[in-house]
Amino acid sequence: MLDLLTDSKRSVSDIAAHFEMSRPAVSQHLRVLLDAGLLTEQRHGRERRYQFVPERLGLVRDWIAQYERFWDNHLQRLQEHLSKGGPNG
Amino acid sequence: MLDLLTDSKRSVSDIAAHFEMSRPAVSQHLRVLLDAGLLTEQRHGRERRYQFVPERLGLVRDWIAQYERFWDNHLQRLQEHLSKGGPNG
DNA sequence: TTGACAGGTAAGCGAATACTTACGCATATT
DNA sequence: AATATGCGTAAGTATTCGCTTACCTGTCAA
Repeated sequence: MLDLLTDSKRSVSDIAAHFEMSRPAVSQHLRVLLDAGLLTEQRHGRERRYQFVPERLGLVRDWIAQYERFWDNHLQRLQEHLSKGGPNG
Repeated sequence: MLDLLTDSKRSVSDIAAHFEMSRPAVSQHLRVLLDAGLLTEQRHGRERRYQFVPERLGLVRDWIAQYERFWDNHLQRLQEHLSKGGPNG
């Protein structure tokens, strides 16, 4: 579902058409994702268009980053260092 | 629980003491984490000491990385490139 | 203004989950 | 040998999850 919402805004019915579950079920999923801050909602007339906003995944990434000594300690530090002056402030 | 197991090996009873749930419940959690490859188990006599091994979190990180255009696209690519010749093969 | 369409919400239900207690086995202590 | 300790597992249960159907509101078209 997030994949579906990565590149495009989509209406609920549109999303539901890609899955086997009912539209209300999709609505409930969207609600959870919206509450989690992973989606934005835009109202256009009677439609609501949702889009994935991955910023919040940064929290998960940060949590994981605590344990990244294993993967590449040095690169990790470089990343942290650069990101302070990077595109995200 | 993972936080608890990050810097130190711990016995089951030790871990259980930090939570309100029963020791068997903790045991079941540890089993899941062990099966997921997130923990190592070492037997010392009748004790079993568990420790967090974050390598597997790389899978989650990779999934997140798909959406990382927001954070730092270029550094991301560098990281992927380097990790192919990095400490993890 | 009436009917069709988009979508959120409530109620209910089966399945999965997360726990509990009870128990058995291995190791340590006396 | 007898007892205590550490732990895993089995069985049972309350709770949570994920869905469905039914229904309601708000918007668009005729």
